[in-house]
Amino acid sequence: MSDLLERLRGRGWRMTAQRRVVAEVLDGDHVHLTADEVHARAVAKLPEISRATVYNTLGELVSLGEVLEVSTDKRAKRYDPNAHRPHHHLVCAQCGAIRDVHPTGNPLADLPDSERFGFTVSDVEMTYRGVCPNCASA
Amino acid sequence: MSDLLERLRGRGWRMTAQRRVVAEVLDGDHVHLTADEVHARAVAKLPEISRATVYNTLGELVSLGEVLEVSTDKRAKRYDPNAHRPHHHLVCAQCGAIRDVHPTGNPLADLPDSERFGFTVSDVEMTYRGVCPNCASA
DNA sequence: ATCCTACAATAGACTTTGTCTAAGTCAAGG
DNA sequence: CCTTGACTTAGACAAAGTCTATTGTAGGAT
Repeated sequence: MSDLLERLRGRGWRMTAQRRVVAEVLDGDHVHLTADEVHARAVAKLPEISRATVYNTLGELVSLGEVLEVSTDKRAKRYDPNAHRPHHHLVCAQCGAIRDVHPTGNPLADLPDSERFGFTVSDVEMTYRGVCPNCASA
Repeated sequence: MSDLLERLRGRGWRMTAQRRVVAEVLDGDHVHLTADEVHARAVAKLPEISRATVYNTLGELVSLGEVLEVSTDKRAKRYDPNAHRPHHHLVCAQCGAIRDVHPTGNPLADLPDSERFGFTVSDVEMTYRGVCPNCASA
C-alpha cells in the first residue's frame, strides 16, 4: 500500500492533499473502514476536507481496483485496501471486527452445473461469521 | 412456507391482517424482495398498511428465523423466505437477478486454524457472481 | 357476547448513508 | 507565473431505515 501514491501518479492521477490523506488513512492490514470513518480520520489530518471528496476519492480508488468495497454488516459499505491478494472475510457477529482470511479449496468448482441456472459464474465472495476471542471472553 | 402462519400462531404470535399480508407476499421460491418491494406488494392487498409495520414485521420474522436477511447488492437489504434449507446465492452482476444455490463441499472445513484468529467460526455465507442467460444474450 | 388490556399499527419526524450540483480553488504543463 | 480543466467544497437532496407518541385491535377474561 505504501506505493499506492506512486501507482496513482503513474496512472495520471492529479495529486492533491485530500487524496493523499484518504490514501494514508486506508493504509494497513485488516483495515475495513466505513466512508464515515475514513472521513473522520481524514478530517483529523486535514480539517477542511469535505465528505463529498472522501466519497469521490473512495469511488475512484475502487474503480482503479486499488481498494475493494465490502459489505459485511448490513449497514454502511466498508473499504478494504488489500485489493492485491484475493481474500475473504471473517466477521465477529457481536462486535463487528473483521479479519482478512484465505480459505483453501476452490468454491467455484463446488457449484455444479445444475445449480448455475445458465449463468456464467465468474466470482465468489465468502463471509465467515463467528465470535472473536475478545467477545468470547467477555 | 404455506404453513408459516400456523407456525407463527403456535409461537404465540398475535395474528393481524397486516402480518398475514406480509407473510403472503414473501411466499415462494427464489423470492428476494427489498423492504420497499414488500411494502408495495402489501399495500396492493391492504392499502392502509404502513411502512413501519412492514419493517417491524420483517424484523420479527428474521428474529424468529422464518426469513433471512441477505444483502447481495450494496443497497437495500433483501428478505428471503427460504430459511429452512441452508443455501447460498447466485447474483447477476448486470440485472441483479438472484437464485438460491446449493454448492457441494464444506467451506467451513476450508478455513485452516491459522486463518481463524482465535474466532469461534459458526457459519459462512457465499455469494456467487456472474451474468445470467438473459443479460448474456442481450 | 362484551369488555379489557397488552400488544400491534399508524403517521410522520428523524437518522444514517450516500449522491448531486453550482461555484470556487488549485496542480501541473506551457 | 498563467491558464485551464480537473478537483474540492458546502449544502441540498435522496434512499433506506428507525423511533415515538398516539390510536386501534386480537384474544383472553368475564
